[in-house]
Amino acid sequence: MTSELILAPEKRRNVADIRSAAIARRLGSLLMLTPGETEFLHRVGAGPMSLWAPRSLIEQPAGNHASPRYIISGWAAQVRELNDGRRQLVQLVLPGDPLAPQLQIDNRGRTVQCLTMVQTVDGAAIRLAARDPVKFPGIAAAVELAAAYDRALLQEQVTRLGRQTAFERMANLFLELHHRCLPVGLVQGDSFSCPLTQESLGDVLGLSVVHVNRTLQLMRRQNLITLRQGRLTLHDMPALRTAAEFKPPQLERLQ
Amino acid sequence: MTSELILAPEKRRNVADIRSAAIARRLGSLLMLTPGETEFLHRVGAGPMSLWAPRSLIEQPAGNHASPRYIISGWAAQVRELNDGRRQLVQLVLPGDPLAPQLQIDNRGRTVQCLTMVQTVDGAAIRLAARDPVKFPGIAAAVELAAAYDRALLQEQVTRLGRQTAFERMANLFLELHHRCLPVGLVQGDSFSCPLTQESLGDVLGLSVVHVNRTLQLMRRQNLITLRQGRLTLHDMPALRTAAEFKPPQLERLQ
DNA sequence: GGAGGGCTTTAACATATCTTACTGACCAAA
DNA sequence: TTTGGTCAGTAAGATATGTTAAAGCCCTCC
Repeated sequence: MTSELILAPEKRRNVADIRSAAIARRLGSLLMLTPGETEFLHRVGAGPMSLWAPRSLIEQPAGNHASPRYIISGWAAQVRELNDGRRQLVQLVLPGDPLAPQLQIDNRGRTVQCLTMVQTVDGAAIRLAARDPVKFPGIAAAVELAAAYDRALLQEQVTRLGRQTAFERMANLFLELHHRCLPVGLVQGDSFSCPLTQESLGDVLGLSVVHVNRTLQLMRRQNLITLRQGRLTLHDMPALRTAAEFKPPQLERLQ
Repeated sequence: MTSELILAPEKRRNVADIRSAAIARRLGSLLMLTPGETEFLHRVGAGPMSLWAPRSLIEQPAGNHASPRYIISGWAAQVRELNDGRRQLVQLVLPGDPLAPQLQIDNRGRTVQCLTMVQTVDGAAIRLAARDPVKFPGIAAAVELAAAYDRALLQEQVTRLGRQTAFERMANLFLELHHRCLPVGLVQGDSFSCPLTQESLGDVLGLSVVHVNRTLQLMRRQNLITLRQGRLTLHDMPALRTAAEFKPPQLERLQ
């Protein structure tokens, strides 16, 4: 993560572009937005941002009328902890995603934790724009679609944990991550930055660290993936897809 | 289920009341509704209904502007099937719940299946009412709250499957079901109708039938529950709570 | 009143995954 | 250079849960 801070100037420019564009790209991938809307979301993404250290907990504004923060760089996760220390990363939050969609629910015991350094911007402007159908005809629908999409991913997570083997779970997750990073512009070729430690991978997949490691080795031996220094490369997507039965949620043809 | 059809007349009347009230009670438990709103929801619940046989798949109207059906009696489940026949009941749908909250997503491979005989009513009127803040100030917020609540339950399901043992999962699920049946008026004392076969229980909890049976026997031997003829009684909620770490999602204090 | 079909129960055995423990690589701070 | 921390890798033994198979129960249907 910090390595990004010491990139050459022209590269740094690109990175900054990707960041401020994250929200626009994410929402724009769900629904055709007007140029004005895209421009607006770019400005939101380039607005004042908060910086969060790795492992820090992100506090959420709560209540009915609060607006969510959006991640524009870094990875975070919704975490649920059990009394004896068992941890479940309920879902991963990636650039372009709102941090916690359901602010109306009291999230005691369900925190959002940064997995890397994280930059967020405030989503109040988006919330307002969603209420102005004249100037922004697509924003409200896009935000709603994003929530529905997210919920579908959560349902995939349930199936993974309930009925798939370690190998299948992992393949499935990797495909989901690829699928989610793609529209936000975070994928280069067949590889993308995946800053999960084996321990957090285990906490996502409901597995022990040891078994995560075993399963990774297995995937490596079959030349399916490379995972090194926080970078994940998928060498054989067809094989992964066969193993994982990953079906990305599809948007309904809208009338 | 069919036994309800042969109740004495005065009983039948009560059952019908509970049914038509399901939506009103569910939404009213989340937010104080005006008498007019409650009355309106009662009428929706007493409107023309569809009847679905046990095991049948409920087709969903799809697309952006479709409105969801609401269950007013019986249990159903969102089902995800894997190619080799493994099944996961992603979440249970109970009276008062909309059948599938995210209609914008193409649900191929994610069907809604009836676990019992099911009665549904069309939710179009509710959708319309949510757009009329003058006449129905609370409906929109209540529907939104219900969706957020539902999502929180889905997150609980993830934790269950990812990090809890069979015993804990089952205890947790039973408490959730109790908690959900309560506001809809389906709980009598500490018992309620729970028409899950051991096989569907397994499909909810990510366990094999055999292990479901083992775990049930264990709970029975510890005098925690009775489950007979589709009726579940929780004899020792404190013990169950300790085992399960069930934390019902709490609504934020609203401003 | 027997036959068949769903559901529950139990037993015996198989195995995926967990636990504990140790080693080594890498990196930042002292 | 040492120290300490985090993370990846590996081994050995333990166990929760899955699989297969069979039997019994309770309905409903004929």
